[in-house]
Amino acid sequence: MTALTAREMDVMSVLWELGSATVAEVSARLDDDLAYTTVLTVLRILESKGLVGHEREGRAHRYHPLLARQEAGRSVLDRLRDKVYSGSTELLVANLVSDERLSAQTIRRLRKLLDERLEKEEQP
Amino acid sequence: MTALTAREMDVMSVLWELGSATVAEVSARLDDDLAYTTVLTVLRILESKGLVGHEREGRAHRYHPLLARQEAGRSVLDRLRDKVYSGSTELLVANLVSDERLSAQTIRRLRKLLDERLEKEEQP
DNA sequence: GGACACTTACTATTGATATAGTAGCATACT
DNA sequence: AGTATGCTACTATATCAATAGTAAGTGTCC
Repeated sequence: MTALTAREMDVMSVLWELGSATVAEVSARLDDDLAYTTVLTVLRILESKGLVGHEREGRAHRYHPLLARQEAGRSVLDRLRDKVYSGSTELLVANLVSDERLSAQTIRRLRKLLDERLEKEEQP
Repeated sequence: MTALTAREMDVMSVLWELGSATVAEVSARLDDDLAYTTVLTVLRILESKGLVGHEREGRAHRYHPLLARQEAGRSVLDRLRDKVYSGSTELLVANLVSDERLSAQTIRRLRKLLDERLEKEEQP
């Protein structure tokens, strides 16, 4: 089970974005202005959970994600589908694309995504 | 901001499913076997957050959701898109439909959903 | 109408989350 | 080589989440 807390997700987000980062780099990218040591603490907690690793770099540590975006995302999506949308992927997607701000172009790209997925289904 | 904790989401899930429910009814539907008073406590917390309401029914209280599934879902989806998928709805959906268990039929229904959304876009 | 069972109200506890300070060490620069 | 600065290690604390017990109230049924 890969339940990230809100703050842990913020930090993982930076690591996914940058590939890897030091405490200072994560700190700089976060929306909120947290104390240096606070960010360090979060990274250590993530490490204790096995979700990030680190290696030495000069006098600092460079952290990198061990949990992939896909895994983290899927666990949230699965739970969301089951608890909020009664297990229905359709309800979930319907809600997702009801967003006014989605452009026609984006919708078309999403449709293409589904078409590709269908092809894969038909020719295994 | 509508951040539900894991347990709160379990409880809301039951209320969305049933429309409204007493403590006993929620309790019976939950996967985990929680103490009656524990469920009551969660409902009270949800009420203090303004996410559920209640009215008297006999000697019990009947709780009903004030927060819609859609709102709850959207806040999670928005955050997920931004933090996990770099703001990309496409990445999110790609991950969603990479699920092997999705049937071709479901995919087709999803595509239809997008088509309908496109039509709405073109004829406002 | 009285007993019973179910319900609420209030309180408590444990553990996790979020945040950060201080001390001390190590590296890079002069 | 000395020193300043940035980094880690350890510790601390307040708040919230999750769970549940006890006591007291109130319908309901016989």
